[in-house]
Amino acid sequence: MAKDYDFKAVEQKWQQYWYDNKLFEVTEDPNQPKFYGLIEFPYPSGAGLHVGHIRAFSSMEVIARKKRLEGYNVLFPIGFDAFGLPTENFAMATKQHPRKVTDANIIKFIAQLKKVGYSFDWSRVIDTTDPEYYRWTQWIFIQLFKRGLAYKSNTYVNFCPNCKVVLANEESQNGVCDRCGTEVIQKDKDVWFLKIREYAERLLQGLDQVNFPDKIKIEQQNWIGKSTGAELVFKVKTSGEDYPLVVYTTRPDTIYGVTFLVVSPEHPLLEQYKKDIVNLDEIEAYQAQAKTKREFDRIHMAKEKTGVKVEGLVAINPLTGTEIPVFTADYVMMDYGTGAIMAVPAHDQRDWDFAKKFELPIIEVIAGGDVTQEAYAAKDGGIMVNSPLINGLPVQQAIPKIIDYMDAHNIGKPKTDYKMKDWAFNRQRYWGEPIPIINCPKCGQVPVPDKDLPLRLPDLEDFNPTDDASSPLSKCKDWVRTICPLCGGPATRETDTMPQWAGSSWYFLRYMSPHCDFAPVDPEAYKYWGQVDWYNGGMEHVTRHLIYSRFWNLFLYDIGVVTYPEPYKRRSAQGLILGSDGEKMSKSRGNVVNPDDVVNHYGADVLRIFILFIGDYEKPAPWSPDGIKGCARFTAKLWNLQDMLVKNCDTSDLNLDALIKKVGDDYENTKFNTAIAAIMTALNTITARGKTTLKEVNTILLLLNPIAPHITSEMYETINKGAKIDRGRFPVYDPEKLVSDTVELPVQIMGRVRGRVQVARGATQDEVLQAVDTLGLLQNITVRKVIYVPDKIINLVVK
RNA sequence: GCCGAAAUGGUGGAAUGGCAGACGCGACGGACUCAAAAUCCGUUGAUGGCAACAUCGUGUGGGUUCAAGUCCCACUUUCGGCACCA
Repeated sequence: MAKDYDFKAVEQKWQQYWYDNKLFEVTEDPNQPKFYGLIEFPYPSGAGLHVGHIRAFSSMEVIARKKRLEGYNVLFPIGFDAFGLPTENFAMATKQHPRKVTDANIIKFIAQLKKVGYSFDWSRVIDTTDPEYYRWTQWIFIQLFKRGLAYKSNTYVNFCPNCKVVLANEESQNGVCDRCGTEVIQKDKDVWFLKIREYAERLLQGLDQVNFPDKIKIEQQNWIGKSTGAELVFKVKTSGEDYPLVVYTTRPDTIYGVTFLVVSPEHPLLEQYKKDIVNLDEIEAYQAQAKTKREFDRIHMAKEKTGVKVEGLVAINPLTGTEIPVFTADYVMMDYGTGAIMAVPAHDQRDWDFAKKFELPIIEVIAGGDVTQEAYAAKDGGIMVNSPLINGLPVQQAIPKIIDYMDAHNIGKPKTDYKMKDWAFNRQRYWGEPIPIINCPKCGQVPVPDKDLPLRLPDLEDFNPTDDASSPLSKCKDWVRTICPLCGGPATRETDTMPQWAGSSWYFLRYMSPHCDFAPVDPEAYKYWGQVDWYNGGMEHVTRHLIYSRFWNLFLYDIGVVTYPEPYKRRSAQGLILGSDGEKMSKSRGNVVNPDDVVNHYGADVLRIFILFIGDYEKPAPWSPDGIKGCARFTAKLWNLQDMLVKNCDTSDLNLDALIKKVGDDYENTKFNTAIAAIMTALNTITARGKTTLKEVNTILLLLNPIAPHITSEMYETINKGAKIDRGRFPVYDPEKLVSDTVELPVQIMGRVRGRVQVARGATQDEVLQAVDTLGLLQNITVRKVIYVPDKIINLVVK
């Protein structure tokens, strides 16, 4: 009898063996096929590892171990995305330096990860806050700057009055700060932007080249938000020359239905022709009101339209020559399209609402709706009316025809637009990469020369944010004062830092050569590792990190640093792990499960098995304290196989080849739950039989090894006289043996199962019918029709 | 409002259009035990029946099909994402 399974001793033994012998450390080897598996590197918060991390990392862990057993040279790295607000806030609260906090947290994370037995290459750990790392983050920024893709501009930004920091749109969704939940206000500020819009089309097209789930592609497509339409020019009559007011529309076919124009309150027309505006006081009051209105309100007060007629300015419909009034209203946004629209109340609900409120005419130009009741969009199937050039045409034909006409007559041209905005790329915080730009009164913005990189964060005593929304770095006068690298004159440093998304936008490249000191990535290493073969992470990063990093990679492709335009070949996403109450895990709900407790109580293998067994990997799943017991029983049962070994026994009740195929395929398709279930079933079969062979046990150990490496390594060593599992091979199945010679065929009568027959695989219909006859089901019944699906089912349709 | 995902026993969840409920948990019964825990064996969708078996059953209502959890149409609810995007 084998001793009871002592998971503590066994897990410690194997972790020591793996890590001391550096078994997961890899180097480029052209003679071996490579596999690069990537997980989203964690933010090393003070709370430590979360069971959500375990679920997120376990898929690639299984794949990485499986690929090694299949003979691949596997790069499976880990690192830390360590810049950011939580650390800085924690550091301020506890009066420590963020550097100290970060280092302590990273040490804690590494210890926790090792206790779970992850097969990371520990020689490649990266930390985005390490100057040797952010040196290259800064270098990439400078390359963007040199090519005009980083620019400073004065705009309204989302500002969190609590965190005292400018937020990206992505960080202030629903008008509240992502971090602290405080309502965001609009603030006028100079900010750095990256021109991600210039890459919008290529980021969209690139999705065709990659293996991402449709759900992710659709989210990215929606985020990029491509729309096609036209820009049309309406002449606005002024005291001087006519002002060409450009509007953007996706529905140029409705041009005959335009009854007014609306410009955004920030539109330059209002500033430029102040003197022509009769009701300037009213307009300026409205502008002031719109400015203070938070974006949140503009969205949620959507129902009630507000606006002011611009008295003194009149526009001309370029097609009909009709004079139409101009309004300003905050339902038109300055940062989408041209900040001006042609309003077609009959066929756009927002314009309809506005027209009703201001008693403006509504002209129907597409038949089919009742435009006195509501707007009728009629994208498909509507027929144009009241539109001389396109009357009688369906909308889909009217659009190209009218664009052609307008193009030919110089009043409009086709235009594509994107919802995605440029990426606001700075924060007024201490714990981030300093933006490596020097402001020189003579030379303007000058990048820090390469030889001076990294531009280190100065060691500040007081890194609290300032109340006026400028960076804490501005308080460090000695650091700010510098000389211009171009003219040698006095100059000042940029004091803002980069957003947290910066470091994570290229880390997958750094892993390939983490210590390279002459480039972000060593071309030789890149040549071998190339694209990430498989990247797993959370759905919450699909529209931010995943787009940003695709953008940076594409840029690096353009400047010749990398050779693949798309960084990730395949992407998968784990579902959220919920508390046992079915709610999102959070401290305030008190439903957080600490993986350390599970490891201490049940062992790492049980934790790893359970987190993957819990349900469909891609869907959210609640943690179950009871469910984990079943996985502990499973490992105990597995351990007992050692006592059932015999030289020879009848194993015909278990098709090992089918099991190998099932488990292997399931791993590749992230169906870990059904893979484990299949192994459990096999184990139940063997346990019921009471005897097993070395071949069976070895197969099961190798199949399960990627999920539960400790217990399987130990058993494998014991039963194979000291042989190590890591030099084994993932089992291969014989396709010939996947199916048995006979099948049990359900016999249906009128779609209901009434019996079953044993027949040879591939039996003919007549053979099956003969077998069915012996069941005696067909007395007093006339068979009208037979549906026979070989090896599946036979269904008899009777009178 | 728009886009996406989902709804299956007491419960977490399985099912290329072909035997619904694999696997796990829980519950019930039994074995072992002085007893309990642990472990092992058995039962476990509902209803009727001593039983073989029958009928019903995958959110709701229709439909396609020899056959529907799966496909189509119309809804309901839940969860994600986007949102005055012209």
